[in-house]
Amino acid sequence: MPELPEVETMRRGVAVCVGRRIVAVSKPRCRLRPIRLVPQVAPLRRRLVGRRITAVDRAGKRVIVRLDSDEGLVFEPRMTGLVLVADPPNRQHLRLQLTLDDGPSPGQLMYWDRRGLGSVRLFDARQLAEALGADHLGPDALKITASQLRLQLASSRREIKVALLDQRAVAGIGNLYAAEILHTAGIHPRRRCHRLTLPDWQRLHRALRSVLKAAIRYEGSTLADGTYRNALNRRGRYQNHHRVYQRAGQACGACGGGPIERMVQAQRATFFCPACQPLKGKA
DNA sequence: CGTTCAACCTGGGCGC
DNA sequence: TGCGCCCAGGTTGAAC
Repeated sequence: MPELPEVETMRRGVAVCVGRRIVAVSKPRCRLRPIRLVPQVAPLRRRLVGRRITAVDRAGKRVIVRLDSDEGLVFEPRMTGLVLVADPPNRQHLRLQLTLDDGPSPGQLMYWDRRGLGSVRLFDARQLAEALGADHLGPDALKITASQLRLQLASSRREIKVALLDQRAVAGIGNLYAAEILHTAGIHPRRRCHRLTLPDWQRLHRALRSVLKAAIRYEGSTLADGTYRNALNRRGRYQNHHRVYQRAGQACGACGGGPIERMVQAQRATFFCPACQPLKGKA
């Protein structure tokens, strides 16, 4: 479930690799068939070995490792992917391993993915511009302004929870943080975008920033399955601050009432407090 | 335009 | 102890 806070935390951890040179590339024992979304190692090795890492960026939920060849290694963790510079949770699902030249530790850059839904791709400059362009990725959730957010979404008739997950509208928000953001903003997940008022958009924008920034401060959310880890294989701590996510039936910490409800939108679980997030009328 | 569903996968939790 | 089932939720693409 890595979303913006988790991916940003990984990016910061991986940034220690900037300036190092790639000296070896391996695709360690992947159980079963070759993993579809991790490229074959031979062509990758040809293009990577000898290259120096110039920057580590983030685009929405992807980590971009930039090289002195103007190419970029794009890690898209999707559900269970991790970009690591320390030992992964196990060797079994280690998909790709880059060895870096001498220097301060760490000397490895690894991609681990339990379910294997994620991907690693090596793009040239043109492909990078295409993949990160506005056709595929909207403004980053941490950079978008309130008026930009409204401009991107206000003409849509979709439910606001569903629209917040659209990466072309705003990049970085996933199922967990959409629920937390809407609760903080006091907006019911089923309200339609085109019916939201100017104050609604302003509260939504403030909530979006405050929730994502707090989640980054606590290095993301590691849920009960324990999958998500930062680049050093350590757990996040923001799960201790969730207000609604996976808290159905519990009292709402904000209003003392609730109880928090669970429903399904676009085939994913949505959690909300019916008292804090009224469907009609004003909060 | 919006909505629904299937597909890609593994593993934890549950009922029996 | 174990089998079968559901669930987790990011993204794409097809169907309605």
